[in-house]
Amino acid sequence: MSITRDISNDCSLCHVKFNGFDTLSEDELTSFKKSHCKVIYQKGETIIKEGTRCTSIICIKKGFAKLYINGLENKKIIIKILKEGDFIVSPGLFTDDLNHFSVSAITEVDTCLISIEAFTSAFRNNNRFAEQILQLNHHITQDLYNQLINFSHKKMTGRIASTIIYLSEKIYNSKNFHTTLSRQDIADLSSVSKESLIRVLKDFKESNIIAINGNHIEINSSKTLHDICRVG
Amino acid sequence: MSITRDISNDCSLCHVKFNGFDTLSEDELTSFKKSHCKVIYQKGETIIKEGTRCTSIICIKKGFAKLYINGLENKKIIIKILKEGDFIVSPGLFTDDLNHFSVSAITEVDTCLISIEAFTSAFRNNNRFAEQILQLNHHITQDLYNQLINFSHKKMTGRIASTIIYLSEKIYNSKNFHTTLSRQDIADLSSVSKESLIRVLKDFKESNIIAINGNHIEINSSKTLHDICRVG
DNA sequence: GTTTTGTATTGATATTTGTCAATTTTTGTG
DNA sequence: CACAAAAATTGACAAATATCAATACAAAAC
Repeated sequence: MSITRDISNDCSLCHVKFNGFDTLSEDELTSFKKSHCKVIYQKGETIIKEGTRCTSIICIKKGFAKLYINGLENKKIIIKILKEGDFIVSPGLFTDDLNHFSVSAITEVDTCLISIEAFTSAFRNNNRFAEQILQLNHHITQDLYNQLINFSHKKMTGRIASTIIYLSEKIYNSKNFHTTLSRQDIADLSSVSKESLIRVLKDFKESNIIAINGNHIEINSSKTLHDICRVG
Repeated sequence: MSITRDISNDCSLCHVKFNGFDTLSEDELTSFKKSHCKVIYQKGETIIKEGTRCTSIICIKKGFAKLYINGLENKKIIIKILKEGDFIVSPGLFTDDLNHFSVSAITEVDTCLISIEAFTSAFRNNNRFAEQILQLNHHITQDLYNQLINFSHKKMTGRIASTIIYLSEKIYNSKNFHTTLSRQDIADLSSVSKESLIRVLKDFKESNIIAINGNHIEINSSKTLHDICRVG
């Protein structure tokens, strides 16, 4: 999942970190390019709304978005943060054609939408591509298993440590990052209440594990954070 | 996912509730049959061990098994109960070739093991089959989303009500069933401690929502149970 | 620049849930 | 059958966590 490839001539930023695109034939690429449309979303805008019909595969070309599901009492669970190079296939594909999650922009987001038809056709006619898609799905399943363990076996501190590590290592690639996620968002990633999140962050700060100032977070002791995360 | 089909001549019970098998060509079916082997597991035996290499696709021909992941401190999360007609593809396929969950028999279980090679070959050469596999995966993802909501937004009573409904409606197909799951197993399905599970079951019994006697459970008020499940 | 609105923070408190220890019941085995 | 081992149950208690209300702060609108 590291090789990138342009799937469009007229939008040079359309890189997607997905090996699968390398398997596409010229014809398939052309059909992707033909079907594609380039859309920019502003911070806060909804890109995908849970419950609507899924009509496109979405590639994130630039910016960050949150992928979340609506749970009980208007509460949300943020499953993951999407960033440049991410590629979203709704689990409604080949099932009920519905979107099972929402996606909304947490910065300005440039996207590239590819029609389900072009995608489906590539999936059906190109077995290497299909294999890559199944691989992607299997990674998603593995991530969800880890999420289940996080949520059911770890205490708040462990879940929050896990979220901070995720943001640092997987999303912002730095021990020192600025985030556009609100405290509520970070809480929704960690499955805790906003108030509890704030208290735990304060603890981490007072123990010098992290430094936090508004939306700027710096990890001082990565090891301690990993320990908290591992033990729960 | 309702049509069944024999994938073997010499084991007439080998039915799998999976449309995908209908898409197999005669050649593909033959190769499945050639590669397959029929194995019977006793109650308590491990069918798949998390962390081992995945070498087969497993079909459950008869009996019940639990599919679970190992979490922290020797605790487990039971993801689902498998029964006749179920069909298990490890998420290690096309990724790291490892099993990411364990499966163990909770009754005597008859299985039919199909080699990864035969399966992979069918996946690559038969796009209708590949589509059905992706569909299956998307259903699994949807189930995991629901599991996340259960675990993070519902209280014990809601999670346990959900488990009882699952066992009644999806596994045993009766409001009145005998289970071979232990109390610990039911707790691991619901993400609660064994003691808490017992207390909640007692509450449900005293409120006349269910009748429970050892491993025999009868649902008296399905509606109440669904209400508890929905509200959380 | 002030008002308004939404977000962040803090403290007090109640609820939920797990843990530990003791006891009973069931199951398996010689 | 009798014993041992495992599983189920109960009660008391402690830990974890959410909720509510009040306040502080920051960003956006006028």
